[in-house]
Order: sequence, then C-alpha cells, then structure tokens
Amino acid sequence: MATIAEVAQAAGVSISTVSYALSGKRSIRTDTRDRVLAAAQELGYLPHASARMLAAHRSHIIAVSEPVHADTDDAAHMAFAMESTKVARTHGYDTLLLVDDDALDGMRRSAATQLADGIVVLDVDEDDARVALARSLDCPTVFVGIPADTEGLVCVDLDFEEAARAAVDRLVQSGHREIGLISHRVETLDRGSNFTRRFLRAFVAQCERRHVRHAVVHPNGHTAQGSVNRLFDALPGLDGIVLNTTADVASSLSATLTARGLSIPRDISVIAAGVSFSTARFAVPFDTMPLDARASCTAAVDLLVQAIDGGGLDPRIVLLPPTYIDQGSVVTRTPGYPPLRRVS
Amino acid sequence: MATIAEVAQAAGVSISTVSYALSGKRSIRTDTRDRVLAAAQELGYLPHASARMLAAHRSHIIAVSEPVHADTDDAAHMAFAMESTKVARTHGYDTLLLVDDDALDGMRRSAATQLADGIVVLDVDEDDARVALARSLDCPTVFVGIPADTEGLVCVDLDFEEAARAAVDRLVQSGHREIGLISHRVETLDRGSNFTRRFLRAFVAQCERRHVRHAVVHPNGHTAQGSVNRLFDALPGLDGIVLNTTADVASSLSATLTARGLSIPRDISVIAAGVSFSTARFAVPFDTMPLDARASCTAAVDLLVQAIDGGGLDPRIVLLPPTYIDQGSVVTRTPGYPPLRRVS
DNA sequence: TCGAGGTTTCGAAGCGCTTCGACGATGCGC
DNA sequence: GCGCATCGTCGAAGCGCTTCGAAACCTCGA
Repeated sequence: MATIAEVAQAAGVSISTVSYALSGKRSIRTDTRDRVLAAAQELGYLPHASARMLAAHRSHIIAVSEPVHADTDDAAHMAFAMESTKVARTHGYDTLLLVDDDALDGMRRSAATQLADGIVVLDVDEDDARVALARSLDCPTVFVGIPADTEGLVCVDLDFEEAARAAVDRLVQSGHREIGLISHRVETLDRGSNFTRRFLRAFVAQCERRHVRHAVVHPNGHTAQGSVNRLFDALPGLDGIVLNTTADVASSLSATLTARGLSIPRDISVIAAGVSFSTARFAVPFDTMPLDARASCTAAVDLLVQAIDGGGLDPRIVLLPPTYIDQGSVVTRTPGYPPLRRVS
Repeated sequence: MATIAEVAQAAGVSISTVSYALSGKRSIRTDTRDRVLAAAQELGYLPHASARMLAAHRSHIIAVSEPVHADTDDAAHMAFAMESTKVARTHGYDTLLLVDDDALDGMRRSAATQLADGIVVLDVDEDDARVALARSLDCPTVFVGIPADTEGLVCVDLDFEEAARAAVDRLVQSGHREIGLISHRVETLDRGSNFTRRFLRAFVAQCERRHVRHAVVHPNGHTAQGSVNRLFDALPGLDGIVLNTTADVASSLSATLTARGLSIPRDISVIAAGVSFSTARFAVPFDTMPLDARASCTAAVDLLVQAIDGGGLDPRIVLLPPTYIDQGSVVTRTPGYPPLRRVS
C-alpha cells in the first residue's frame, strides 16, 4: 500500500529516480540505488498493478484460453493451463484463465481492454474459431496445438507424426509384424481434434512404408474391449498395439488382453504415444512417448513472452520431438518363434 | 482501441457524460444515453482495463489460489478453479490463476499490488499457511474448504459431516448391519486435508449412535484390494460400504468384490459420499453424494463478490447440504434373510 | 580556468478512466 | 414572475506509475 512517492521521500530522492532504480532502465549511482532499494524493502513497496499497466502500456498478464469440450479430458487439459501459469510466472507474468464459452470471447475482451499482453490458446481444434479471432486481434498469440490453417500463426505442439513413426519403427525393428492402433473415439476426431488425425495418418503411412500389416480402430465406449476385438478380427496375428487414446481405454487394455489369455509384453507389445496420462500405475506400465504439458507450455510461453518483450514474432510451427520412455512393454520377437498362446 | 474521448466526440458529449451513461451511476437523459451507447457500439468501445482499475480502485479480477499437492487429484481440483472462473464471469470478474508455490505468494502479491479485488482459496488444508496470510491481507477472501482455525474467515464447503451421517443412515434404514468406510490414503490425512477427517469422525460417530457395527480402512495403494480385505477381516458380515476416497480406488471396487464372488448391490451396497468424480461409467454406478465443484464455487464466489461490491462481509462458515443421487447401488436387506454368497 | 561530454537526477507530462463539485436549464409553488 | 429544488451535463482533479527531456553536477583535457 506504500506508493512510489513514499519510497522516494524515504530515500530522499525523486519519484522518477525510484522508478529507474527499481526498473534498471537508466543508470543510477550505486549508493542511491541501494538507498532506494532499502527504502522500498523497508516499506514493503510493490508497485500498484494498474498504475504500472496504465503508464507502461503493459499488463504483465497473459490470457490462457481453455475451452472445455464435452469429450475433453479435464485433467489433461487443466495440466496445460497450470503449466502455462507456472512458466508465465518465471517470466514475471500472471495468467488470466478464460474457460468455456468465454475462451473465445474472453480473448477478444482481454485483448481489446489491453488486460492481457498476450494469449496462449490451448486445446486447439483443426477448425478453431480462435484462429480467425487471433488474426484480427493485434495481440501476440501462441497456439498449443495445430489448426488446419496455420497462416500467420505461431503454433507449438508435440511432433505427433514423428511419434507415430517412432512407435511403428520401434515395433517393426523389434520384430513385430502385425500392428494395431487404438485411436481416439470417432466423436473426438469428428470434433476436429487435430493431433488425433495427424497421428493416425502418420501411423498408416509409416506402416505402409515399412510393409507391415496394420489396422486402426476407434473405441466406442470407455474401455478397450471392442477395440481389441476388432483389432484381432482384422489382424489375427496381432503382436503389437500402439495407443493414441484416452486414459480409460488405455487402463482397461491389460485386463482386456488378460481375458483373452494374452499378456503384455509376452504376447503383445504396447506403446502409448502422444498421450497425456501416465501409465505408471497400470498393472503393466507401457512404453510411452508422452504429450508433455510442461514441454509444450514452456515452449509456447517462452515464445509468447519473447513476442511481447521483444516486440513481434514471425509466424512459425514448432514441433517438439517425442521422448521415448521405456517401461518394458515392448520385447523383441524372433521370426519363426511365434509366441505361445493359450486359447481364450 | 477506441478511447472514451473518441466516444464522447462521436456522441457530441463530454467524457464524463459517456462514463455516466455507460456506468449508469448518474441519471442521463434517455436520448443522450442512446446516442452514447450507439457511438460506443459503433466504435467497438471497451474501456481500457488498467485505466478503469486505476481510476475506480477496482480491478474486476479475482485471484484463485490453487496449490497442487503431490497427492492432489488434478482433475478434481482444476474443476474448482474452472467453476470459480465461470461463476466469476457471471459477475463481470476475471480470474487470475495462482498455482503451486505461487498459490501463497501470489495471494500476497496480487493483494498488495491491488491486482485482485478478492481471493478464492481452494484445496484448503487443516493447517493452511494461507489462513494467516488471508488475515493479514486486507483483501476480501473466501475459503473453499474448512481449515482448523476459522477465526475471522469466510469458508464454504460441502457439509461432509452431514454427508457421512446421511450415508450411514441410508444404509442402516435399509437394513444394513455391518458397514465399512473406505477413506482416503493415510498420507492424505496426514497432509491435513480437512474434509477427509471430518467425514471419518462423523461416520464413526453416526455408526455408534445407530449401534451398527463398523470399520474404517485407508487404501495403501491405488486400488481397493487391500481395503476390502481388511474390511472383511474386521467385519465378516460386511453388507454396506461407504466410499470417501479417490477415483482410482473407487473404480476398482467392483472388480475387487467380483473377485470375491460378491456383487453390488446384491451382496453389498455401496455409497460414494463427498467425492468429486462421477461413478456413472463404472461397471456398477454408485449412489453418490457428490462434492460438487459448481455448488461450492458458486457459493464462494457469490459471497466474495458480495464482499467486494457490498463492502465487507462477516466471517461465517457456509455448509452446503449434500444431495443424494440414487443409482441403485443400495438395496434393502431383510433381517433373517442373509444374502446368498458364493465362496470366493 | 573554461567548456565539452558524460553521468546522475529531477520535473512534468501523460496513460485513460472515474468521480466530485459546479453550473446552466428546467419545472414547480406561491 | 421570482426563488428554489431538481435534473442533466460538463470541467477538472486525480488514481500511481513510466518516461522523456532537461537540468545539475562531474570529470578531464586544452
């Protein structure tokens, strides 16, 4: 509640000297600075936020736009909002949370009122209304996720295509010959979630390139049951599964396979790729290439802050390379020695 | 980007007239107001946030303090932050998200810089450092959750005691005679999570009052396995289970009981109480008295806004009555007709 | 000793808005 | 028709800070 004027008086200098001493934007004699700092410390001075904003044309606030779709995985998405907030703090920025309907309108509002210096757009759809809005706003914006039309945008995301290719190659190189992908529910794809489609396309392409038999299924409920059945219908010799799906489906996979008398990795290898949940607590943890909220948000917020502070930022797509975490759910299969299988 | 001066010029009135026309704080002739409104609309005028804050001594921002403990259920907690944000918007407030280490320090900062008009404190521990801080801050604050020392505080929470009593009574009244409570992990209790203890104490007290045999167990992992075993050790005739625990433990309960040859509700009735996850997708959905983020946050934010706008608010504890959602996991047991049980 | 050039500090002008006090206009009662 | 209360509007004073331009002060070489 102390004002800069009180600090100035206590230090025996002018207001502007205090301002420069604290901001470091002009050189101040060392002993003067020390006196100012001591006075500020003593009085517990913190600059009045709105006064600073008004005078400096900078709010030190970043808006985080997080719509919540019906089929959204709350935990996963809020992790992104939280990580963004943490990273923003390391740059001295606070975050304004814009959720739900307000994810769109709040962007307009916080940009127009200059409440926010920049915007982080989370949970991006292929055909996202916030893309057009961002273009019209004249407020630095970074997308975490890649929409269909990225013209003029700054986007950050895990390299899902590379993750899909790496998963396929890992299985192929360790001797797997029939690979299935359990993707997301079709509603999720229909809604336009972009990474899901990118992953799927890359998976198929890579399997074709490696000449390996493959199939793709979409869960229709919240378990892996139906998906596994359909996978075996398509590929009776299925020996590897790639998961790019939700936590509930993934967590039921082990039990589903067990019910068929199959076990991981003895009979079937499993890799989870581009997923934002941990499989550490599963009966059998899976090899994982995680969609890491921290990594994505760090990259995004760093870019955003750079755009705000540095003034401007060229449009670009930043793809983060996937990290492979080995948990032992993939083993080498020797050709000619098919795994022993109980009849289910 | 239009300023109030431009609106004033466009409408042919003074700046103050525009301000009063838009805020309604003084009477303005109808045709004048209409002209002002039209001009504002035309120019897409929105008041510059920091200028408004500075002049009006009000930021229209609420800080949401959300620490994230190691054993925190991310999804559950972020739901509270989100609901708070939604409710705040209905009052014209935006929310600043303070997470992690910054949950505490951010409170101090946003209050001292007058960035926030008020604070919502989430995920409250019994012995929460934010209690003392809130008392020292001179910034309206509402706690969602009840710490040990509530002196001078405004707190909102589900009435966990009442939920525990209602769960016990529901089971007792439908003929159950041996009731077990699966509580949270001991780490959670040790950490000081308050509602967990309140629930446990009320459960025991009510069982004693109703003269019904009872036992309490704490899961040690993330499944119900061990808990169920210990419950049956203590109560061989167990016929009712109350869950006040985490989603992973709850979701594994059905399978655990099935492995013993028991089914819900045929052999055992189950009620989940004071939990923030849905059991709708479980193999057998449970009767539930939810810890409803929306209800709690609505009450909390409403109180907070009232304190900000209305100026001041008397300390109080608001306990929200639990709602019983019947999903068929509790049935009536007739004395003398013990349920048929397979040997496991 | 004087002045150029550099360093340090200060004063004042905003930033865009809210709000107080005041002023002119209007309506009313007598 | 005059005085007074009421209504509608305006001007101006801030809110607390940043930042520009300039003043004040130093240092040093000529």
